[in-house]
Amino acid sequence: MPGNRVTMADVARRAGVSPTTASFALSGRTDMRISDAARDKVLAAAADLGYRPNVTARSLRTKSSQTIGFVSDTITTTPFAGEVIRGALDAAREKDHLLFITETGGDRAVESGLVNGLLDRQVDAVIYAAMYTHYVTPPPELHGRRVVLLNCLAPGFDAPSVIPDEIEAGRTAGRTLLAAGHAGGIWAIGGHQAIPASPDGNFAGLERMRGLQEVLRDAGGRLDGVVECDWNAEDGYREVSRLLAEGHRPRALVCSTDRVSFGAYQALAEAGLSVPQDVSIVSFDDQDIAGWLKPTLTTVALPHLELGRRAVELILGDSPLGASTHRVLMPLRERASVERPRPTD
Amino acid sequence: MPGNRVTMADVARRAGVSPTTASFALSGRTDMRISDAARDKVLAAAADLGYRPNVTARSLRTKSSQTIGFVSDTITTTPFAGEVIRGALDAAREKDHLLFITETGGDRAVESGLVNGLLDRQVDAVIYAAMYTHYVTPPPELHGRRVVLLNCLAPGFDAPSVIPDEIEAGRTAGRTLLAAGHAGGIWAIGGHQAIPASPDGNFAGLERMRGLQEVLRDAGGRLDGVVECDWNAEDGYREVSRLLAEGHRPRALVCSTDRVSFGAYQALAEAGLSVPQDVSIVSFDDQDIAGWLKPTLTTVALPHLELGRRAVELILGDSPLGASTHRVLMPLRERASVERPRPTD
DNA sequence: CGCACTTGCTAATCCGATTTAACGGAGGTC
DNA sequence: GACCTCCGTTAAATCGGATTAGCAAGTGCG
Repeated sequence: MPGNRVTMADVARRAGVSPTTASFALSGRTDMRISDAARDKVLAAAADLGYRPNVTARSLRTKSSQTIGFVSDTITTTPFAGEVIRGALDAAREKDHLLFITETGGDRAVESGLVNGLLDRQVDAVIYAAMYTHYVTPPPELHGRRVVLLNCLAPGFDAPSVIPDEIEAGRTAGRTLLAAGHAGGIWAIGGHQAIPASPDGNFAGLERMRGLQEVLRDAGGRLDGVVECDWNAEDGYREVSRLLAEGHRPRALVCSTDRVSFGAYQALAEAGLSVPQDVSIVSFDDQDIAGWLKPTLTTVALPHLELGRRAVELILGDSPLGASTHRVLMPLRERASVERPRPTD
Repeated sequence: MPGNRVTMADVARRAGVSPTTASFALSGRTDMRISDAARDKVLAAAADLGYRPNVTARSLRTKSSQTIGFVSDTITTTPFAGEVIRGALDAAREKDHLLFITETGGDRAVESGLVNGLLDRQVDAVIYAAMYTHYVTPPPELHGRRVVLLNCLAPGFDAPSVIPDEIEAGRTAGRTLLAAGHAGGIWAIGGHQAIPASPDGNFAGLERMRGLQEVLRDAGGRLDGVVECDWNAEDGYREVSRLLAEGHRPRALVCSTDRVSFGAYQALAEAGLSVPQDVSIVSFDDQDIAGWLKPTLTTVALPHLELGRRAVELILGDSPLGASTHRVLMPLRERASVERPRPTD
């Protein structure tokens, strides 16, 4: 039984002024002249009564709801999703905005329904997010609206994208191995593929490999091979096992995800090879397991919190949102899986 | 440049009727008499124009926004959070509701601010959720409102709770071992503690242990010991290593979480013991790693998706929400870590 | 002193729906 | 024919704010 909400009319009555004056005093607009005395009376009355403006009523008139829509494919399912959302939530809260979170499951009809639901509620802007970095085509309902693309790209769609800087991440992985003295015997596990794989390879995969090879080449090192496989533990295990069975003896592995690394650890352990003495491993993502593995895994972290935060900051900024790409740096988490290679036997 | 939205006035004009008639025709109310002809005209006009009602305007009048607030402590951080939210999202979508997701970080002031933000936007109801099952005191702003407690309990607060059925989960774990022929040499790793630990133990811990012991006792089996430790990989590894070092030779382990199991696997492998031939393991939670471990881990799953779904279904149901507790069953995921014990040497 | 201009405030509208009260015409009754 | 009752429909009020137009009192200036 929450007593009836205090309205602006109540505040005005108590302050002995008109609702108009109360409105101006409360919104603090300077273009309309309100005496200090009147303003103080209104503010005092509002404080006394514990007045809080009804955002719904305000939205109806101003068309702005202090609300952002977040539309994603299956992002809440991924292990990192929480971080993206948390970053977005934090940034939104700092500016008194709330987030509608929705998930389409990749279904266009559902997506359309949800976007309309958001629009029906007069959201000020929409963040269109994807689980893994790839190309998307946002629904027509979003054309001409204030939109930021999160972890995805849409050429021809006039909105900025916020994505992880995968090229630089690849460079970071390469530099990490170089700094430890690795120059050869390096294999990449996972390569360009991902789940779900796209015919022309995966954005993250392509860029990571590019950055990695660029850095190795420039330093006179080399990548002995790239093993293409899905980015999960099962494939990591299978492919590394096969690599060893075929007689290869890698000194360092660059695994596409921590899950692949997990599989690699299992395969190496089975073969009696130890990390990092026999084989160094550098990985990407920084999932929780990276810290649980023995030895702990050195990995280039996906900056999920920062991605979410940046998207919201961008969308709540004053500048108009044109097409542009914002790359967020992927920080290296140095742990225990990279070591100087033993002198070749 | 989204053209101006179609309003009900537009629809009425096109159908050649008054806005009132349009409203009644569209809302399909039977208590006000509208001729079939008029109704058809309105519906046709609405379809032609692609009319969608402005939920904000409607909310102002009806006080109902077809919107639910979701307030959690740090739920988006946990690995399962996504599932809870997804369950809630799905159930909400089925009834054309949208969810405001918020996270307080455990800060009362922030919590209060967010709840007020939700109330300012006229949410119809609020789901108050916790990362791990425990006792909470919802903020005063929520008193008297339509609230469902998710994964938490608040004695004295007049609202239903939806929590995992941890007692039954403990029984399930016990029965799984009994069914495989284990009757002794069973140790529980993790016990009653959790992160963050509360002085009187952890709800899930207490109930799981209770269910486990009840089932073992009734079957004439026994629990050789309960090792109390935090519910993470590090502690699991340390405590199982210690157990073995002290000369104990468990035949089965009941680990409080998959993370603890992960640590246990590491410790057992180090000691040259194999799962499940030497030691069977049954666990709780069903995180992703449960399927990546070798052998894959048999575990009693936290029903996160179902928890989220049930909370929303309850909140959108017609029945008044009194204090009550809804326990959601935790299903067993049978995998490869439980096996019949070898005959004692 | 009279006119223009500023200052400080308020009455009246508007936003886009829902909902209440009432109205005109058809049909029935006596 | 006067009076009533249904029916189908609509004008008008309402929700809680924001905004526009305008009004009265005070000030400046010639």
